[in-house]
Amino acid sequence: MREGPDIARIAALVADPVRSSMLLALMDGRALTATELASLSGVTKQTASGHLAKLVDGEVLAVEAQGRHRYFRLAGAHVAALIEALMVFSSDAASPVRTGPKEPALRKARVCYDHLAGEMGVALYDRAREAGWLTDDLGVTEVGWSRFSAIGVTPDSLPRSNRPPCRACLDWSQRRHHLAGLIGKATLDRLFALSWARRLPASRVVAFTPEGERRFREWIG
Amino acid sequence: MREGPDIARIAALVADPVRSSMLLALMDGRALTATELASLSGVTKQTASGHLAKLVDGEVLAVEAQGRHRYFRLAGAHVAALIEALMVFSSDAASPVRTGPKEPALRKARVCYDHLAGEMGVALYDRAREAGWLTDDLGVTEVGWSRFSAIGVTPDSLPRSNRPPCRACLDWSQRRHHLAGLIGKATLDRLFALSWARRLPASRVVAFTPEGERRFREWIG
DNA sequence: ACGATGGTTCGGCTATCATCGAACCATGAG
DNA sequence: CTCATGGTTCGATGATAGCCGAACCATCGT
Repeated sequence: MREGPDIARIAALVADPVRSSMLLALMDGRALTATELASLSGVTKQTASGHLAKLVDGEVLAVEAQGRHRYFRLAGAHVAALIEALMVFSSDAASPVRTGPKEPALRKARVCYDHLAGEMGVALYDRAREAGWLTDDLGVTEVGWSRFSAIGVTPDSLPRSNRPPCRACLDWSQRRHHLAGLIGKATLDRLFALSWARRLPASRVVAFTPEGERRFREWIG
Repeated sequence: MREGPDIARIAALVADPVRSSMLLALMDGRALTATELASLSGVTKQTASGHLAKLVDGEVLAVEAQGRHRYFRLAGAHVAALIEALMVFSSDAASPVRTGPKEPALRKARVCYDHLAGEMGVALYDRAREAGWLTDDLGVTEVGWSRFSAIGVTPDSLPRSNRPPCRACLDWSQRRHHLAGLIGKATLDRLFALSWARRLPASRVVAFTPEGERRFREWIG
């Protein structure tokens, strides 16, 4: 009869036990893959795929493709707020989810295509965002160029390409963004050139030297 | 698989279009009857009854019986918070609902069993709560007794009875509580005795005299 | 006591939707 | 190129739940 905001539509998306368990698993802001969410919720991947499609369609989840993986995360803080409002009704708290790769070395630093990933990569990206090296739409600021120049990454040194100079890439182990794009590649190249780190053979592990790690952390501040 | 808080259960209660429309109608804190909610949501009373039972069972709504009526209201502020969190997803705002009796005189003041209802009754109750005449569990404070004594309602004047001295009664037109119980009755009796108001014949209307209304408002502060 | 009204219960119909098997598409590794 | 893996689409099945007609119970007013 009366028409108000269509709160039933969103509520219905949360009302399914499988979907709600997915949302709870994503409450810490990480991004998980479809199969992870499937096994986590105890359904087959087809079923999970259907649920995830609904959630993305309803703009409750955001999705980011990464090679043959698709990482799903909450669409925003308002989604988390909604889940919290629902959790008020049941007093017991949620239990966290274990995740991530096994090898600590991979967790710490590795190559993602051609740029730095893992804890170190995420630290770089976080720092760059928070210290104003980058704008919200991932442009490089004055401050940013001066910082990147400090390790030899200058505008002139970047190859001419239609590839975006700076891109955020979703991190596999940290489930957060790290720095990708031309600058991401150039930065990783410089880490090798400066001998702050080297790539272990037959592996994606990026091994920092003690001195290299100290310098790196010093550089990002 | 994993067990967290059962947010799906509450979400499912909101997920139905009929139930969500009921909840939206109750967002202003008023209490509505089952039939009102039924016609408001465009379903028959049987259907509405089923929905309301579910909502009450899930502790999303609270119900208060009043003769042959049952007044439903949100179970608490946390329910309103939940609805708000859901409304964030759709930008357009809710539209209010019209309600209430037709006769303005009845709206203003009338007898509810043996005590005062309507705008004047609600005003008394609100004022008594906010000025500390009553405790949270509806006991009468020192201040309260001194105020009630001012119009001749004293502890000694109340009849010995197992009926609670002070009770909150849900108001029909205002959809808020007014003052009931022994004190409610005694107060109304004094209004008539003091000639601040009189009861219209063959009606529930309580007609205040201009002087009486002035004195009444002065009394409650 | 009786009718009118508010509200609930019951039973059957129907529609929606979650689920999974199977087949299919896309990407990455060797 | 070929295989393995992540993910989606399709179709059939089964369960859930909303809906209303009809009957029933309770309360109010006269």
